[in-house]
Amino acid sequence: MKRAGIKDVAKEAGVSVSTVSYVLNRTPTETISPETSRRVLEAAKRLNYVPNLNARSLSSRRSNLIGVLIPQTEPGRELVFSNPFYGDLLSSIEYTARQRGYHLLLSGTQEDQSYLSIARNRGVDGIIIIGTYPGENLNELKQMDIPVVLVDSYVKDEYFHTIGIEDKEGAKLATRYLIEKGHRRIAFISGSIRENGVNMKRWQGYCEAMTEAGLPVEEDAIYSGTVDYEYGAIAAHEFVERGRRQSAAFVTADIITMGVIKGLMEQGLRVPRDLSVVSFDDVNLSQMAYPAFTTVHQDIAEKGRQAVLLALDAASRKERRHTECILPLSIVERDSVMEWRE
Amino acid sequence: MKRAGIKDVAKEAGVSVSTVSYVLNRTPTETISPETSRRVLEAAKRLNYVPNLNARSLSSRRSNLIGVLIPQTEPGRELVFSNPFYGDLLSSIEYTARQRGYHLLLSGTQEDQSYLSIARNRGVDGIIIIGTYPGENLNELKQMDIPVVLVDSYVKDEYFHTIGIEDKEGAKLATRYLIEKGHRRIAFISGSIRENGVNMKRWQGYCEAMTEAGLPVEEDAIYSGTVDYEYGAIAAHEFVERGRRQSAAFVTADIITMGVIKGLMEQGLRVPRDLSVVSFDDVNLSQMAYPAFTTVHQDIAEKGRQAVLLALDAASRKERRHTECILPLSIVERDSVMEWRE
DNA sequence: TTGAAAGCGCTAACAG
DNA sequence: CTGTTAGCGCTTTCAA
Repeated sequence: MKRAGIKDVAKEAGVSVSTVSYVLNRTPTETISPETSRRVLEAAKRLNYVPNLNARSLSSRRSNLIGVLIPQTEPGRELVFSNPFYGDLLSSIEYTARQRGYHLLLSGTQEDQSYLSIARNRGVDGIIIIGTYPGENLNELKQMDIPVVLVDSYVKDEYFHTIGIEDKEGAKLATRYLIEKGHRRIAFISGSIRENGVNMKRWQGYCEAMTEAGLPVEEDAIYSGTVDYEYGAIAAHEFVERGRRQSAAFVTADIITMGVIKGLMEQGLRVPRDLSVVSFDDVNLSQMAYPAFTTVHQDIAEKGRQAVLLALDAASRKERRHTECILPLSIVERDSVMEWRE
Repeated sequence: MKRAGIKDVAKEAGVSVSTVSYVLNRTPTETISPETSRRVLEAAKRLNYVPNLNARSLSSRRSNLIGVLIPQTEPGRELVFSNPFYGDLLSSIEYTARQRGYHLLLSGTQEDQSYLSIARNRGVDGIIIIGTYPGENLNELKQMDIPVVLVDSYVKDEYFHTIGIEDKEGAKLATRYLIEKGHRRIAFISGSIRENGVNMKRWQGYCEAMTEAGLPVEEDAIYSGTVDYEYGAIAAHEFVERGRRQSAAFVTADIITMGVIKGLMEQGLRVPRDLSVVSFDDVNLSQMAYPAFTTVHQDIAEKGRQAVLLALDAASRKERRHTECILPLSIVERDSVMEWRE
């Protein structure tokens, strides 16, 4: 059965295509007589009409599509959403977009891939990019005239809207918390520390908190690998090999913490008995784990929600203007930290 | 800067638009002279040309888009991807699609929502639907002529392609495993048991395994709620209230198991000491948890991969034909089960 | 080997 | 209040 188009509806209702288009789109200047409107609606229903959004966006330049790009910052890892942080975030983005009548165009991207094509290609109304670094790919995007929201990115550019958290402050919060609990030797475990990256900020926060407290930042207390479970386990083993010189650790991502705890257990060690840890993110998972993480809480759902709202808002506004949104952070105390006394 | 279109390229290269289209699409009947071809390519690059995929699909009827629908079977839960199973699955779908040059159009759907519109709307080349039940929504899809792949669904209809697992067998595997370990009273903990649903099959498998072993299926050993962490914890509390009459449990989803373990702990009980549990799915998480789950392993990544391949394969084939793909299951032994002796 | 031209299904001036 | 019509950017016959 050939699907009905707008002109079939027009014929069926005995009106012109534009009339159909008008009633279907509830054009602001609602100048259609109720009677006609009713006839059109009925005809549409009778023919089981569903508009072709491709055609619509071709002529109207609006697609009701939001592109979501998730760069694979960890090379070789194809399973991006297995990181629960992305899952939580995506859930929220999807939900918010859907409530607003938008669909999501989802794509992972290799780091060297052009963001431009995917975006321009599909005529998305806005783009949300998660955790990217400065670079050529981003600059390409400026050629276009669609809003780009950077989530968790330290790209400084008026062109992009950003939404993020105070990573450095969060790290200080975490580190100070440990210090207050009496810990003096505190490990720092994170993914790769890259210029202008989130981990770099957290690293700085850690350093500052240590320094403020008059504590040394020691080379052998630093563990830097990839943001995944596997690395956490590796770090835990390394921790033992290095002689267990710290009583606590600030781990910069919950998913890594999962691995750390596991790696420790494999060696008969326990959190927090043998190592206190404060984590970061507060993904849903971190309350489910055992022990439940004491972690720096960020409102991931809100982050996703704001990202969508920012994009849509910018899309509907004519003048472009830079918006920056920083979400609050707090420590949530659970079971992965013990007081320390020499 | 106005983005270059195909006709800009044509002008720049001094050829016609159709010629440009030919060389850009490497039309099978490659009848373009190398010289012309080169000129076009150069012009395209010079103008930084990126094709408008919307326009392309409007005229060619191919969008290189795959729709992924994830029904919210648990009412009220908006955060679908927070269930790590979906995260793992989606990762694999996204990766496979991307390798093949496809993008994903992602949408959760309320159960009462029409699948039809989203699909038809966007002109997707194929649709993957996760875990749906029979119903009107699905039947609507038949009006279209695009391939639909049902993942983990017991909808029996030649029209749809399906990919799934032997849920009943998996449940038997799990239950028998527990029986072999000496358990006689085995709880069954799952999401809602609906007609033709996955949980129904697992329930049947559980019953059969019990019966085969001459064990009674007892009313008070059954826990049925929702597929989420929270329910797991609830079930654990209920388990205690009911008097801890079982020594083991077959839990039908890893995410629920997370909750069960937690709920038990809250009451000072431990897995497997106080309750052995065999879980189901083997999401990435289940090895990370403590204790690591003994669980029925399914190859989630492969499931996602096959779903995409099935869809693409069907899309490229002219005659429609039904394909059904069942992935193998196995038990992976980890730390959540103890032998039981009276 | 290439070009002209007719759409794909819809929107949005502009007329009437 | 409603209809005509010119595209949106691209593919694809059909001719040349």
